[in-house]
Amino acid sequence: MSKQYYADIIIDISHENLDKTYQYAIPEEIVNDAAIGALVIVPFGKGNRSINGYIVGLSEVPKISRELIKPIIRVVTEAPMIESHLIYLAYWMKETFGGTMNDSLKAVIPVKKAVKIKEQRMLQLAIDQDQAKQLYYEYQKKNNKARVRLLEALMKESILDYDIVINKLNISRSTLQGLEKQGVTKTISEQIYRNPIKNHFEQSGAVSLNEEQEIIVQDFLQEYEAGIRGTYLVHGITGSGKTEVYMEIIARVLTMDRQVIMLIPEIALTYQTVQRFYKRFGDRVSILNSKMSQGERYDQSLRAKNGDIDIIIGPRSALFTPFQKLGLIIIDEEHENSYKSETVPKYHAVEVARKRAELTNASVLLGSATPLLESFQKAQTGEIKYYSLKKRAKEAEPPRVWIVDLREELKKKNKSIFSIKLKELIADRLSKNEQIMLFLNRRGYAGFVSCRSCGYVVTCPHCDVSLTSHNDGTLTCHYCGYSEVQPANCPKCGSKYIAAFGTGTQKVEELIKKEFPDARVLRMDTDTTKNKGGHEEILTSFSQHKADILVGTQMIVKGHDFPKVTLVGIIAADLSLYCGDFRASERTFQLLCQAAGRAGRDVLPGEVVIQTYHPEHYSIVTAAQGDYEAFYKQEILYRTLMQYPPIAHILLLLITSKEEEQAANAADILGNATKLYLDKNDLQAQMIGPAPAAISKANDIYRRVIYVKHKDYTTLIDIKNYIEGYYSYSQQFNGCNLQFDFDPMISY
DNA sequence: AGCACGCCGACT
DNA sequence: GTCGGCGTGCTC
Repeated sequence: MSKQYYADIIIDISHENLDKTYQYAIPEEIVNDAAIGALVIVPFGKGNRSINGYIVGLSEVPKISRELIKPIIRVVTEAPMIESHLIYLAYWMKETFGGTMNDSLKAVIPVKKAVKIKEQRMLQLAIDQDQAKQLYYEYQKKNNKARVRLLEALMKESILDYDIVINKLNISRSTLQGLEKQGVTKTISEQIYRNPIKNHFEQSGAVSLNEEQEIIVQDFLQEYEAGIRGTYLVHGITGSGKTEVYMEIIARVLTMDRQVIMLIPEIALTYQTVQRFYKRFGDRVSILNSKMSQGERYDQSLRAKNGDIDIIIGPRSALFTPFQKLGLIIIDEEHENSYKSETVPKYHAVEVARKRAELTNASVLLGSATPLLESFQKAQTGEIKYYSLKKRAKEAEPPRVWIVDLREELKKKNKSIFSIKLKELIADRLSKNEQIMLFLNRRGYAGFVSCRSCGYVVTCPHCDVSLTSHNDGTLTCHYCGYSEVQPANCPKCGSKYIAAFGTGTQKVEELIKKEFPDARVLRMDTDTTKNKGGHEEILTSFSQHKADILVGTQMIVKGHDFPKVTLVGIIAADLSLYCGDFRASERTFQLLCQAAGRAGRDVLPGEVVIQTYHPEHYSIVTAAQGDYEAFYKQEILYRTLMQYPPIAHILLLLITSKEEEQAANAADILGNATKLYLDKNDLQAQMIGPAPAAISKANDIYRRVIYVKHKDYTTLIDIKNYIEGYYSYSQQFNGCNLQFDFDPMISY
C-alpha cells in the first residue's frame, strides 16, 4: 500500500467562519492531479453536500484524528480557473519569499469578507399589509416572539437591511429561513458595482509616435504576435513618452482578446494619468487605489473576473487582478520602492509579475528612467529585452545642472542652507515669474532635537529613533506616532541650549520666507498631505501657479508635470548617500535624476542646482550628467566587489519580540542553526550577525537581524526553508516572530 | 452557507 | 409526551 497524502483545502463559500483550511484525504487514483491550486469537489458538513474547494497545501501528516478526515470526491481538471492560477502563484510566493500560505493567500486573493459589503442584502415582505397584520396577530397568539418582532418592524418600514435585522432585531437566521420558505418575506440582494470613475471622458484615438517610440512598439508587437512572450525593459528618460508606448501596445494586445494589468506607483496615480487612459480606452479601464474601500476593490476584481473590463491600473496589489485572459503586465517606474511589499510575504512586484506572466502566457513590460540595477543587469545579459528612449518628446533641452560644493560655501562664509548659486537663481526665477521646486531628501534627517551642551538627543520611548520637531512645539515619532511637548531644558543635564537640528521641510520653508519675503511658498510633506485630498490639492494649486516655490520631500519629484518650473534645487543631495544601505548610491542617483527631470519639462529651459558635501561622488556626478550607463558601470563594480545584489543575493532574517532577551536568544539560536546548516552542506555563504537591527526597537518591539549572503538565490531559498522548518518545529521561540526578506530594499 | 442539536413554551 | 419556534455551534 502506498502512502496516504492529505490536502489542505479552502472551501469556496463566502463566509468568515469558513475562512480557514480543512484537511481532506487524497484518494490514490487522483494523487497526480491533486496539485496546489487545483479545483476540487469535496463533501462538506453533516449532509456531505458536494462543495467546490481549492487545494492550498499538501502534507503526509493528518492534523486531526484520522477518522474525521473525508476523502476528496474528485479533482476538476477540465477547466483551469484563474483561482487555481492565483492560488498556485500564492504558493510560489510563499516558497520564494517566505511566510505562511495564509500570508500569501491574503496578498493574492481579495478578502472574502468583502462579499458582505458588496451584496447589499435587504429584507422585504412578500405579502401585503392586510395579510401581514393577520399573520402578526396569529404569531402574537402563538407567542412566536421573533416573528412578531420582525413583522412589527417590517410593517413599519417596508424594507430593512439584512444585517440590521439579524444584529439589531436579534432575529436568527433559522427564523428568517422559516418565514422565507412560507413566502412571508423575501430577501433581495442587489449587486451594485461601484465604478470609481464618475466622469465620462471624450474618447480620443491613437497618438502619433516619434521614430524611437514607433520602433519599440513595432518590435514588441511583432514578437507578441508571433507568440513570443518575455520580459522587456523600456529605459526612457523623463519626458520621453513611455506612456504613449504603453498605450499603443495595450491597444494592440486588447484587439488580440487579451487583458492588461498596468502597475504604477501609488503616488503617480493621479487624475492626469487616469484621465489619459480613460480618454483612450473608455470604460474598459478600471483603477484600483488604496483609498478605495474593500467593497470597491472587491467589485473591481469581480468585474475583471467577469470580463467587464480589460485594463486595470493600480499599485502593487493590482498585480493579482483575476483576469481570465491576461496577456500583458506593465510595470511603470519599476525602480519604485513601493513595488516591494513591506509585509510578509515580502515579494517584489517585478518578480511576481514575471512568474504570473509565465503561468498565463503573458509578457511583462518594465519601464523606468532609472531602472533597477537588477533589471538593467538582466538586460545586459540578454535575459530581458532592452529598449531605450533617448529623446525628450517635446524637444525640450535637457536641463543645465550645477553641482555646488557645500564645503566651499562654508569657506566663503555662507552659513545659509542655500548656496550663493541657488539664491541667485531663485531670485532670477522670481523676477521672471517662473516656478521653483526645492527638494529635500528627508531620510532620517528631519529636525531631531539635541542638547548643545551634553549632546543628548530626544528619542522615542517606544522606538529606537530620534523624535522629530514640529512647528507647533511638539516632538513626534514617525514610527509609532508617539508625541510629546518639546522640553525647554535638557532632560539630562538641565541646559537650556536644547534645540532642533537638521533641515526639515518646515525649516526650509521658514528660511525661504526669510530670504525671499515676497515669494509665495507651498510646502508638501507628510504633515501637509495628511488629509484626504491634500496631496492633489497642493499639486493642483502649484500647477495653477498659485505659488512660486514648492518645498517638499520625495513626493514632489514623482509624477506631475509643471511646465513653468525652470529651477530645481536639491538642498542636500548626500543625505541619502551614507545611510548604511547597499542601495544608498542607487537611491541617491534615482532621486537626483527624478528631481532634475522636473526642470524645464516644456519649452522653457531648465536649471538644476545640486548642493552636496560630496561633489565627486559618482552617483552625484553621473546623475548631474544624466548618464545612467556610467552610473551602472560604477555601481555594478561596487556590488561585485562587495558581493551585493544583483551579483550575489541577501537573505535577511528579522527576529522580533516584546522582550529584548527573548529576541536576542532567538536570534542567537537561529544564528547557530544557520551556521550549522551552512557548514554541514558546505555552502560558501557568508553570515553576518545576529545583531540588533539598525532600528533596534520599534513600537516597543525589539528587533534583531541576521544576514546571509550567497551567489545563488535558490540556495538562499533552501536556507530559508530549513530555518522556517526549524523555527516552526521548535518550541523555544514563544513570543517571537520571524520574517524573511530577500534582497531587501529598506534598511532594518 | 447549511445543517443538526438542544432548549423552551404550547398544545393534544 | 410531542411539536414547532428559536438560538447556537460546527463543518476536515
